[in-house]
Amino acid sequence: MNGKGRPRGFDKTEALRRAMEVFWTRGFQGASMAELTAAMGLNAPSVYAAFGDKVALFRAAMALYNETDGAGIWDGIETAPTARDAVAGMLRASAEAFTCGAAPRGCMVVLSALQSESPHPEICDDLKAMRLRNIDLLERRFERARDDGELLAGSDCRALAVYVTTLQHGMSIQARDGANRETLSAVVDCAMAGWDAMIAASQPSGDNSRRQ
Amino acid sequence: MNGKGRPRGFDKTEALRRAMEVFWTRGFQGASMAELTAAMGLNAPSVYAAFGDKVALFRAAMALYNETDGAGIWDGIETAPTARDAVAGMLRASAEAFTCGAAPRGCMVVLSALQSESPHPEICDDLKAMRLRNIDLLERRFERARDDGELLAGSDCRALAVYVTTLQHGMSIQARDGANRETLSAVVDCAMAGWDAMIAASQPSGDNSRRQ
DNA sequence: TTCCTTTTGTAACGATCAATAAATAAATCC
DNA sequence: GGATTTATTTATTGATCGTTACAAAAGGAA
Repeated sequence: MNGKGRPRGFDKTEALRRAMEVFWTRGFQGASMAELTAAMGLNAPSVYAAFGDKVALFRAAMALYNETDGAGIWDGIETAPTARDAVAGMLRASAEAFTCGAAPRGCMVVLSALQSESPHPEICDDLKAMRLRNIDLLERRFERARDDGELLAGSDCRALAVYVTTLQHGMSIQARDGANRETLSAVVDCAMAGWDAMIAASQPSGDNSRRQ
Repeated sequence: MNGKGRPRGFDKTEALRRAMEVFWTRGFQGASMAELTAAMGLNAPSVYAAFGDKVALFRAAMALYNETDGAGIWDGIETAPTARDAVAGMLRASAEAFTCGAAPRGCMVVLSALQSESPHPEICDDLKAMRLRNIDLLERRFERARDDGELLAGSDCRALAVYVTTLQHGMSIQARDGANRETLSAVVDCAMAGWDAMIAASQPSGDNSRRQ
C-alpha cells in the first residue's frame, strides 16, 4: 500500500524544516502561506496535500522544533543531579539555543503565537500548554529536591518553578532584541548567584500580604 | 483656525483608548482595521482622518498606553531611595499592572509586536527601543547605586539591568498564560530573595568562559 | 443666505489572505 | 500495455486586508 501512485518529489522533513524557520521567525499570523510555500520550494497544493491546512502545518513544524532546535533545553531537568544543576543547565542551554548560528533568535514556543484571542486560538493554546508543562516539570523536580533535602521542607516549589520559567521566557525576548550569548549568559549568572539565597528564603505562600 | 468646519462627533481620546485595548489584546498584526473601527464606534474614514493610517494609529495608542496603563511601572526607578527599592517597586508595580481589572494581561510594549521581520518593522523597532531604554534606565540607576556604595565597586550594572528586565518581560508572558497577581508576586518575592546575594556576586564581565 | 471648511456615511478600491478545482504527469498494480 | 493512484502545475476561488473616492451633512464666516 506504500508505493502506489506518483512518488513525492521533495523531502518532506526538509520542507517542514523550512516552514518551521518561517513560523519561528515571523510567528503564526505573520507567516503567510505564500511565504511558506516559497520557502519550502513547493506549490500550495503540494503543501496542503502533504501537511493539511496552515494550522496543521504549524503543528507539524512545532513538533519538529521540539525534536530539533528546541530539544535539549528541558531534557536535563529530570536527570540533573541537583535542582540547582537542573536550573543552571536549562538556563545555559537556553542561552545557547537562543543565540545559535543562523537560527532565529529566541524560543519558538514563546515567540510564535502570543495573542491568545486570535482567529486561531488553538495554536496559542497549544503553545501555552507547552509552557505550562515546563513549569510543572520544574515544580516536580523541585519537589523531588525537597524530598532529597536539597530544598527546605517549607519551600514553595511552584513559585520557584514559575520564577525560573519566567526568566527563561524573558530570555527569548532579550534574544529577539539582539542580546548575544554573553549577555544571556550574564543573565543566567545573575540568576544562579541569587539561587542559594532564594531557596533559603522560599516559603509556602501565604505572606504575600507584605506586598507593598 | 480651530472651530472651522463640521465639529468632530466623538471623543478622540476615548476612541484611541478603545483602539489601544484592541492592539493590546490582539497585537499590531492581529488587530484588523475592521475590528479597530468597530471597537472605536467609528467608520474607517473618521479613523483615518483623525489618526492617519494603521501604523500611526498604533503609535498614538502606544503613546496613550505609556501615559495611562503603562505609566507608574518605570517611574519610580530614579526616585527610589535604593536600587533594591527601585527593582522591587518596578517588579511589584508590574505584577499589579499586568493583572489589573478588565485590562488585557501583560505589558503592551512586550506583547503587541514581537516579530521584527514583519511587513511593518517600524512598529517592532519602536517597541524594541522602548524596552532597551528601560534597560538603560535601570543600568544608570545601578551605576548611581554603585557610586553610593549600595553596590560593590566591581558590580556589572549592565548585567543586573538586563537580568531585571528579562524577568519583567517574562512576567508579561506569565500574565498572558493566566498567572494571577499572587503568582506574579511570588515570582517577585523569589527575585528579591536572591537580590542581595546577586549583587554581592556581581562582577565585571569577563569570566563567562566558565559557561558549561 | 451663500460660501467654505471639515466630518460623516456609503461604497468600493486593488492587494493579499488561506484554500482549492481541474488538468497533466509519473509512478505501481493487474 | 492498460488501469489505478498519487503528485504536480496552473489558475482561480471567495473572503478579508488596509485604504480611499465621493457626496451628503454640519458647523463657522461672509
